[in-house]
Amino acid sequence: MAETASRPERPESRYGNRPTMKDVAARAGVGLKTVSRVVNGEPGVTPDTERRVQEAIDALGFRRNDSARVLRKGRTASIGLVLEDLADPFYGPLSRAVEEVARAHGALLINGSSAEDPDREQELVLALCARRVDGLVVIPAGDDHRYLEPEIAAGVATVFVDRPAGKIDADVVLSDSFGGARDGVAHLIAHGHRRIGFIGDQPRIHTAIERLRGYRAAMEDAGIVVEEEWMSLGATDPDRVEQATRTMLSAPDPVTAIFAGNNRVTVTVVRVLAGLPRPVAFVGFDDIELADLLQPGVTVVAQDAAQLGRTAAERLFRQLDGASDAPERIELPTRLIKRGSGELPPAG
Amino acid sequence: MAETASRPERPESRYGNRPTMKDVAARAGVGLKTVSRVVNGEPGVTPDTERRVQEAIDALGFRRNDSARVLRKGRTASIGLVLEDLADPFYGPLSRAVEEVARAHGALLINGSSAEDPDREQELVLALCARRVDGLVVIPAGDDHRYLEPEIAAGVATVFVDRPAGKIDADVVLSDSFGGARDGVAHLIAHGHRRIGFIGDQPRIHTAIERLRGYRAAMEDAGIVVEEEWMSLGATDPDRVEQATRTMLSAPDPVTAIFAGNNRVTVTVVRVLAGLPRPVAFVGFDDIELADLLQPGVTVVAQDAAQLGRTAAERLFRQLDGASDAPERIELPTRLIKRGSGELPPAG
DNA sequence: CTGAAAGCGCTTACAG
DNA sequence: CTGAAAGCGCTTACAG
Repeated sequence: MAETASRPERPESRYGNRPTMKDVAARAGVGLKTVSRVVNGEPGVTPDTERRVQEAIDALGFRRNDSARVLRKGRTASIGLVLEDLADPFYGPLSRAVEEVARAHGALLINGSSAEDPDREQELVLALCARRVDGLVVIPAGDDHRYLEPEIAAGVATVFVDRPAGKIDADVVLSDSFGGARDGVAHLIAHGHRRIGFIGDQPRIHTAIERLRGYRAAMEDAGIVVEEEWMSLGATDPDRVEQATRTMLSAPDPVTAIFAGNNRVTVTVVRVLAGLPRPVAFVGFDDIELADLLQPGVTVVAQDAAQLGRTAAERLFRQLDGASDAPERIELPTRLIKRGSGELPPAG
Repeated sequence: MAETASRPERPESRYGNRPTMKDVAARAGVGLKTVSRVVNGEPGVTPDTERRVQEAIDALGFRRNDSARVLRKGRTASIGLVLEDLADPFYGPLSRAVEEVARAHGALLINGSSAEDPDREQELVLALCARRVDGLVVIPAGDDHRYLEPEIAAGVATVFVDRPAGKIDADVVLSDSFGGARDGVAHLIAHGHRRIGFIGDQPRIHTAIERLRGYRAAMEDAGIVVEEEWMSLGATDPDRVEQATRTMLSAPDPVTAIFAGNNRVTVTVVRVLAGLPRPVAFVGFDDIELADLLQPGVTVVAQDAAQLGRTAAERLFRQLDGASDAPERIELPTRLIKRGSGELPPAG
């Protein structure tokens, strides 16, 4: 055409070249607001106008920029989920449950791992707040969440799951770690064991402490004095757990049963026990896949990870819907599943 | 004070009441741009000015609104990951690998499940595009991705994983499903089996077809004519898979070995076989936890889910860094892990 | 039924 | 070293 290069108002040449509502309006020969109406399905547009706008949208490949929309509207229709490790099977059903509730409320899920590092948890949580997520579901790694106070005050809905918040008052959804562990250990005692080992996660983790407390309670209820060598708390890497298991079993007066504090520990202990000549009774906290097919089947204290996630997410959206209940602590029951390993008698 | 209610300019009373840079600027008695400089750590601010601004930031609990920032900058520093099911253990390590690469590039991960529904995949992908994610890692549910063409043209980096894109040219990272299945089935043949069953996922899923093709190739290489009743493709729910397994094993001329097309199928078949009096040889595609502890150990064709995710994410960020390589198809090798079940001879 | 103006909270480009 | 103006792409509130 006769157009010269000095026409910067040509929208097609903008950098990034995504068409905007302005481009659509220009092409359809209507105002910006009319495009907005069509895009959002608002009433009050002539069928003929609507058709013209729709044609322009299709021709340009326009898609509304929700980033801009969000800036105006205030809410982002997204929530953040901070957990320990996306690859840990325990968090799979939990994540999915949170996602399903979010989806039902039209929200997207931004997901991240803290790797059990409090600094990384904080970094991630604050990055999510900067993105202005509407709410947060947090499996905390740290034990001090005062850094969240200004965010919560500003309206970010927050629910903690699996472990309580530290030094702030907030909703929290937990499994009954204490009761579950106590029941599991009592089960071993009922089958004749008195020297029972406990192998758990690092003592700065709330669930690890609670489960150890349950272990101690069951032992005390049975009048058994617990020896220091029967308890091992630390990282859940296979090397440390294997070492702990072997140490307990090779002591002069070895334990005859072991209680494992979580799914990671369970997998390693079961693996070590499978290599031993004599059977050692075992109960693990958290169910694991195929536990029923091992010889013997693995007796576990199961928690409902999906229910944990669902409960937390529903609570979150209730906050977002304006409910102003006081922060609550919800504790879900655990379930003892007998499969054989926990019903073994003490070795001769 | 003497102030009347008719003073709408009081920033403290704004709805939503999050402080903005404007509020910080007012409190610190500086210009907006100076606040921006301090917040972003840009040079050219007097230590004294910086201190005043910082005090205002702390006093107000200001946190930069990245939503607004993003609108101006063009990039959102976030990527989307669309997979089939957040709860499937196969996707755990894959998700984490993608997250780690994203994190290394300063990006957040928005995560969602398609539930193997093409419409839901599209809905989710387009929602992510509307949020203007910088890139997408997609495990496709559908087989027609032309809906993504305008987005890709507009600059959304895209990599498909585990299954190829449909009807568009795009980067894809796969495991060698064909070769892996062929090797696994050949392994069974090498141990004397001729009547071998194949139980796989729905035939509209690319990996299901490829693995079936591998099965057929191995059988053909051995000169075995495959019978229709030896093959079952469909949903991976336990009921269907159990039914298929029992049917194959109770035929007049039953199969003596079974090859399973993925991890979900494997878990169910292994469970059924464990309940049978006679041993049936078995090889599964995808490794599963505790496979080594079952009796017999479960022989599998393992793929490296983490490597799949890592490779895809790295490729994505290379696209975002401006590399303009032609779309590529990257195929990762699988690995046969012998644990016992695949080395069983045919039953008498 | 339709659209021009202002503004969401930042950054960019520029001027002092 | 510092800041006023314009603009990112939408929606809101309003006027015709």
